[in-house]
Parts: sequence; C-alpha cells; structure tokens
Amino acid sequence: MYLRYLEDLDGRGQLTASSDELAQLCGTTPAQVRKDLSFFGSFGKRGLGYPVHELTAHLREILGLEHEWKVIIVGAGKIGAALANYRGFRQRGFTVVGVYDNDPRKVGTPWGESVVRSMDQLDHDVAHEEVRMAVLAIPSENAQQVVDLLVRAGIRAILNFAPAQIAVPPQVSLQSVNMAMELERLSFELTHGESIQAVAG
Amino acid sequence: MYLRYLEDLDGRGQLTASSDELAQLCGTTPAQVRKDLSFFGSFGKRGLGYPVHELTAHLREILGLEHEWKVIIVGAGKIGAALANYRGFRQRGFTVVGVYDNDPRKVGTPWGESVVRSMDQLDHDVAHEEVRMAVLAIPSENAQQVVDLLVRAGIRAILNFAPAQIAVPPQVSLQSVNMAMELERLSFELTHGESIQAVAG
DNA sequence: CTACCTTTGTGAAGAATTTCACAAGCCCAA
DNA sequence: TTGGGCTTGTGAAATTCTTCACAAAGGTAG
Repeated sequence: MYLRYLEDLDGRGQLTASSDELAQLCGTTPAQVRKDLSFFGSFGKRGLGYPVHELTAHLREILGLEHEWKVIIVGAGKIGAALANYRGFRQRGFTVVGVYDNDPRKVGTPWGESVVRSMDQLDHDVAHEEVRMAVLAIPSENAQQVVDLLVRAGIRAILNFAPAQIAVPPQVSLQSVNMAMELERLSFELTHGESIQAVAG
Repeated sequence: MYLRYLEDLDGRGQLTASSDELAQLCGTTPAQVRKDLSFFGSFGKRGLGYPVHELTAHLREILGLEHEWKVIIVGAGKIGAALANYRGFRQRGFTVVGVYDNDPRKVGTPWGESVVRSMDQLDHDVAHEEVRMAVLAIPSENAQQVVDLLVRAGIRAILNFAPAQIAVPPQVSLQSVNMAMELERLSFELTHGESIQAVAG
C-alpha cells in the first residue's frame, strides 16, 4: 500500500514524504509507518522525511518487483477474460503469457494476440517459459485437482478466484480472493451498523 | 470461513462438528475456533461439539444473510460482465438487480434478461428498489467521483475493484479488492522464499 | 446410577502488535 | 558556527490477539 501511494507522489514530482503524510494517505498512524518501514531498513532522513523516489525503488525491490513476472491464466471463462485484459496487471509488471482451459470447445479460440491453449500443453510451457505464477479462474469443482497439476508443473504461486478451499504444499504460495465472502463482510457491517469500524483496504 | 465449511458439512448431512474438526478445515486451532464462536454466543454442546445445521443458521443471521441483498453493478466492462454472471453471488443470496454504465454506447445493450442502464437512472432506481450494495467495476480515473454519486444515491456498502484509493463517509462500508496487489504479495513471498509463512485465505 | 470419555467455554498466561515518547540527526537561516 | 524547528528510528509501555489448561457438562455403557 505504501508503494502504491509513493508511486503516486513520485509521479507528481514530490521529493520527500513524512511518516505523517504517508500515514494520512494510508489511513494509519505515523508511528506505524515508521515501524513498518524500519523493519526493512533505515530509509528516511531525520528532519526531512522519506525520499519518495528512492523509497519507491527500495519497496519495489523488497516486493520482488524489479523484474517482470510471467503469469498464466487458467480458465477461459468470464473471469479469466476479465483478468487477462486487466490493465492493472501489465501496468505493475505482470505479463500474461498464456491462457489455458480444458474445454475442447474453447481451446484454439482466439484470445488477444494468442489463442486459448489446452491444459495438456501447460506442463511443457511452464517449464520452457519459466512461469512461476498462475491465476486460477475456474469453477470450484475441480479446483484442487487443477492446483495439484499446476504445482506438479512447477508453478510456485497461485492467485485463486474459485470459491473453494485449496491446499498447497508449503513451498507454494496461495492467495485466494473470494468475492462472495467480501460481499458477506459488507452484509455483516451493514447489519451491525456503526458499531463496527471498517478497515482500510 | 466457518460458515463456508459448515454449509459444506451440513450439505453432507453431518450433524455435529467439534472445534478440532473445524480448526483442521479452516487451518487454525481449536482454541481459536472456540474463542471466535464464543464471541457471538454459546453454540456448542460439551462432549459433543457444535450442531452443524443450527450453527450455520446462527452464523447466517450474525452475518446478516437471512434475507436477500439487492446489489447493483456499476461498470459494464469485462470485470462487470464477469461479476454480473458470477454464480457465487446468487448462490449466496446476493441478487444483481441492475448494471449501470456512463458510456452511451453501452447503455441499452442487452445484459442477461435486462439491459445496461444509464447512470442517470441510478438515483431513481436505488431509491425505489431499496438497493444498499454496489459493486464498482470501473477504471480508477473517476472511481472517487462515482463513489460519491453512489453514496448520495443511498448506497451503504461498496465492493470496489478499481485499483484506486477511495474515501467514503463513516456510515458507508467499503471493501476493496486489488488484484494487482494480491499478485505483488505473491511476488514478495516468492522472492523471500520459505522464510515467510503464507496465511490461509 | 456411576464411571469414564469427550468437548465446550473461559479465565489466565503468553505472544505479538501498536502506540508512546524522546534522543539523535538533518536542514536552514542568520 | 550556532540555534531552532522538524522528523526519524527505536526502546519501553500499552494494548490486542492467541494459546493454554482446566472446570463444567453432555453422552454412553454397563
């Protein structure tokens, strides 16, 4: 989140930002900002604040964003389509190198500059293109099965949009986005009125 | 998350579940399960566990899911399309009652059994249909502007997919899903190898 | 009815996170 | 060069969250 705002400030030509300013932007406290950043190093200058451009670069490196990541999308349905064209991915250094589906009617249909590929190719492609990340946009039913296949193929990080609970071996990272659960969270907050304070997202 | 698993167990006809069993399913500890549930009441039976069906009903009520929620989708692009057809929403009691866009070329085009409506109608529709929730699937540029419009129209909860930071008045709930940020989290975990333990999602 | 096995609910202990508060350091102006 | 105004980095305090551990209670078999 800090990176997001710092890039913004950097784009506007702002040279430094104080913990106070970052805290206001991110909806947290100055002390929190300082503690968070100090975990990774001592980036600020006393009396002046943090050098925006430099800190941006540091955070990019910490997050492992100094190089492009190749990503495959598994599932050529509506959600897959939306994600494949999602500007935010490319903007932030994630390149979609392939879209896969196991429905023979979808395999071969055009997809941007490429075509939807068969799952059978996945193993080969991941090995040859050194892809490490996959976005999973398939129905829940066989999500675990497909994840196992991805892991065997060498995928090391999975962003899962299927509303299913998935197990992965410890060396594989998994992030699940469950859109229905997000709505349920809102339902809870609406139902319980002002007594619950929403967290900044 | 508990609700998700309990519904699953209920569907399979399981009558009771111990905190141990729920903990294993959710990737947490029995003590955590008991503390979490005890916050809302005393649902279990000693020596036996929690009554699955009954607890499911309790959690639904706690989350405010005992009635249907009407939801509008703002933005008739790829993401809007994916969300409007998302089975998970309807399955869990969220009914999409309208899709809106401010692009005159999109307004009026067919959308499922309805058509894409103009943003100008939104005010009127929200008031008459008593809609309280909106899903925001538009580009970041004018996200804040559209949110302000939604809030004025009476929307009280917003699920935001635009990769922008949005401000809302305190009585409005906001959840943001930032897909690029999720990938960045994975990038961080991959970059820092096994030293970081992924959280269950 | 009793003995025993099981599992909850919950204070207390322990761990982690956040906030406080201030010395140390940087910049600038005179 | 000195002094004053800011702001960081960080131990220590305060708070919050998680785990422990056990009394209380339901179930069952004999």
